Amino acid sequence: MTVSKAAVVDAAKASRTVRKEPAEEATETSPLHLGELSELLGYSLKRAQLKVFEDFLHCVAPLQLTPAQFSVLLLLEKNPGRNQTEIANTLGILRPNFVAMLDGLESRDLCARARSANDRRSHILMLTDKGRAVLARAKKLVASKHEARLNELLGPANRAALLSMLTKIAREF
Amino acid sequence: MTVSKAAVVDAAKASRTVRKEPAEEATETSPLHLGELSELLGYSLKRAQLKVFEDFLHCVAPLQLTPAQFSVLLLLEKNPGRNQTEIANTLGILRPNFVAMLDGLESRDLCARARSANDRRSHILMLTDKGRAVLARAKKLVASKHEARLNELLGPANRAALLSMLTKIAREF
DNA sequence: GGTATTTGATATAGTGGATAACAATTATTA
DNA sequence: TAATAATTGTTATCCACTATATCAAATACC
Repeated sequence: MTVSKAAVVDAAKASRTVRKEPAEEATETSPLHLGELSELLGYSLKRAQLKVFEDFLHCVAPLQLTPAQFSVLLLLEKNPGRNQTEIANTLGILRPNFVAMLDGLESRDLCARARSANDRRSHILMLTDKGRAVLARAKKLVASKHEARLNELLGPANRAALLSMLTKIAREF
Repeated sequence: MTVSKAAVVDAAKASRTVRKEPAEEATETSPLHLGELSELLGYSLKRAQLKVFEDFLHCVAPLQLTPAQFSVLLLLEKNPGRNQTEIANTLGILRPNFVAMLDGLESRDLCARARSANDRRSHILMLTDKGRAVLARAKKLVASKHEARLNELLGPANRAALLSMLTKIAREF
């Protein structure tokens, strides 16, 4: 009955797990007016992004992969033999921060560093067999649970239009 | 206020300020294949959000307002007399983290805390005159520089459709 | 051969987000 | 009414992510 506006997270959880804890009342005050906030593209963009990432984490939880880690694995699969700088750059990750990230993936035996024959400074990156297997499972989870849910909410045409505009902003803005 | 110099940032600057620094060469290797990354909605969502926030920062830089601060001022304007918990909750900010944020705004005399008469625990929040003035100027900058640029890139109809879908995801996903 | 650049790495700092706990105050209820 | 629970603002603290400077090793450039 009481619409809990307390936490966005709770609303999300409730949407897939109906729970009826009476303690979740949260003093019923009149809802606030967003005003021009609802016309601010950046605001909706941020809120939507948090929701999507949260759902991604949830869907791929059994594999313990973050969106960033998933993007690295995807990139390694399609671009074998690249070094850390190249992978990090195309993902917008700074090289210093990419080191710890790779350490994590490598310690889980999902990818491996190998010294390049041409340039002994750089590390060639590649997926391990386990990395390929985990990535394959992750793809299935993302497609069947995560993206499918977005498709259901927006419809295929709208989803495509949304993706197109977001890509345009990301590239040309 | 730190105008970062990451790769993404440089690309953005280049899009509005054509510069020809020969040092910006960056070893010309063949571009990497994004693969299914370009079909991942969350990925484009995140990259687009970073771009939009970056441009917001740039457009409203003379007023030294972050997107989060701007959203607080907007909310205070449309909802005078609310307390910290209410404002923080509707913005998805946790109360502990909202304290320092308010400290910053209050120290700049953009808003003020006042003890409530009914409930002496809570602080009633309101814009100061300076806060109203700064907000008015910020709105003009955002509309004329930031949102106008998005409109120019997408077109009014597409922009409206994008906002609609993002809002839907933020609320219903 | 000497200088500059690149690569991976380390250290470090800043920021945003999250939880636990606390005093003061208010609400509940026994 | 007295005792207990809940709420508010706050502090402290932790974690994740981001950003910069710097380094040694290796390579590229004159």
